[in-house]
Amino acid sequence: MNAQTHILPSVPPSRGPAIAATALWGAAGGVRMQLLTEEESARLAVISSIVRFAKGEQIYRQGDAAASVFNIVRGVVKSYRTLPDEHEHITAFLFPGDLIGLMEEGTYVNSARAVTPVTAYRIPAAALEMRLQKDAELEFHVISKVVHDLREAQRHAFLLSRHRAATKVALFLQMLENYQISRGENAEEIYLPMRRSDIADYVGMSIEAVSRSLSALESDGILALKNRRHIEILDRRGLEAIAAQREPRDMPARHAGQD
Amino acid sequence: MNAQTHILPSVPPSRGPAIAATALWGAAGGVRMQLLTEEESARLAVISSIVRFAKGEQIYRQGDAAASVFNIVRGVVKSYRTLPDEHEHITAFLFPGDLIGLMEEGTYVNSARAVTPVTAYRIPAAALEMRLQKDAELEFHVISKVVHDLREAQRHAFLLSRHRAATKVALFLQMLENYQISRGENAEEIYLPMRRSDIADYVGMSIEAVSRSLSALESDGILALKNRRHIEILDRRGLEAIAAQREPRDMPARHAGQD
DNA sequence: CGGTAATTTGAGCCGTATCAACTTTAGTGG
DNA sequence: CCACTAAAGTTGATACGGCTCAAATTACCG
Repeated sequence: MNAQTHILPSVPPSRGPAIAATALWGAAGGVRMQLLTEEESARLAVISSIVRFAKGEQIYRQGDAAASVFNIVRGVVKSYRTLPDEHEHITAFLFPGDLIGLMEEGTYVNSARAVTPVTAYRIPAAALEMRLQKDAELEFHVISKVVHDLREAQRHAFLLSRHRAATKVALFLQMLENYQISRGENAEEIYLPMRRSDIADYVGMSIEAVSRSLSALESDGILALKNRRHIEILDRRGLEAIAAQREPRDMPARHAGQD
Repeated sequence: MNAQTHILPSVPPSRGPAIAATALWGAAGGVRMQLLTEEESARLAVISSIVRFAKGEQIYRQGDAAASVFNIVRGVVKSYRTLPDEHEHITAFLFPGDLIGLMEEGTYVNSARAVTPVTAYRIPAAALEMRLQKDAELEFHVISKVVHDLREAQRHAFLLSRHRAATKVALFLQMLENYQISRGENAEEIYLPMRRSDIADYVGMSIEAVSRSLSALESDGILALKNRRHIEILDRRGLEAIAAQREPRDMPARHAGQD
């Protein structure tokens, strides 16, 4: 079924931008595929430039004139909105193969900041639009990517609609794990490139609640906090159960029933 | 018999599918523009068919083979996911000019159901893909629409990340009002085509909390519940203030006193 | 190897989910 | 047109989870 499970490196040997997403059609088991052909990548490379951002560096701000779209090559980016009371809501974490620079009426909708050191292609929006107008196939690949991001945003909303803290954290961990798997990386342990406060701003909880949830999951033997950035899942079944539960009262916990 | 015996309201004069979204470039003050040209609409009409759904009727289910995309002409649709414990999470409410039928690997990601009687174009996915491959401009319009939906999904997640019940309801009402305004409809009062339970499943609260929030907003003189489906905003400034507030404690306004 | 930020842990309070009773609306048939 | 019934919505009482404030602990950077 999935012939590409082995060998295929997470970063394709292309010379230019690379966009990854799950397909619209055809079952691929949820694997993120490389959407661009060598040729498309090369053509985009012509209008792109490589840019680097230090950890914590601002990439753009909400409301800025949206001059460029970025294609992440290496590192992790957070897309977020700042509220009047300076609180932060994180829209998404973005990884290699992702596009950032969502715009509306010529300005960026969100802000973006490097969570780790980041390498990316900067693609001028105007040049990209011109290319798209000429290349229906490339355009279709971009549609596939945006649709992919739409599904992700819906999953995020779904996560946020959950009420139990542990459930949200469990869903978040599963999300990160799926990222790693879909990119063919080691899935022995989950890597958390972001700070606890970033997790909190993504799952819509306080930092303390995130910390407590992780601690609780650890003392329940469901996962091991190897260090602040690395987590190992010990009881995947248990994690799934917590990710699936809806309300506090539902907690029967023991699915080893006999009737 | 058929309710369309009288004049059609805000439906554009086109003979085929119509897709509305805010633009990627150029400031239009947040107005949803008709994206398709007459010609594009006509070409899509060739591969489409009109379908109708009764109020409450299922349009498709998550996991079904995704054969078609739908373009709403009239009525309101809810897109939702059902959880194992049969609880419902609503992904989006969709209106005329919207597309539904989000798919991944050949199957629908969500379920869809008519909230009111619905008229829509059914566009076979395969035919649509073929058309897109041949028509870069049409494709660009579709990208614009999907990007629009992505922003909406992010706003939904933002709404869900809020903690105060009244804040979520206020944001929801603003969202509905913006829909009406962007579609050029009467904005004197907000029309709620959906049930309280649908609102609850969209904002991630209990039905009771939705009801209480609305009652509270009314007794604060911020809005008037004309009937179950129609709300008038009396104090827009006050509604904005509630939509913007973050945490319980931030709430001054409590006339100090005895009671 | 300090100094500081990040994270964890603790205590108390508040808001919302839950359970439950009640009121209103809509739908149906006489 | 009205009576009847079920569904939708509102209102009340209570419990508990997570937020806030506060302090202790750990990791990180120069």
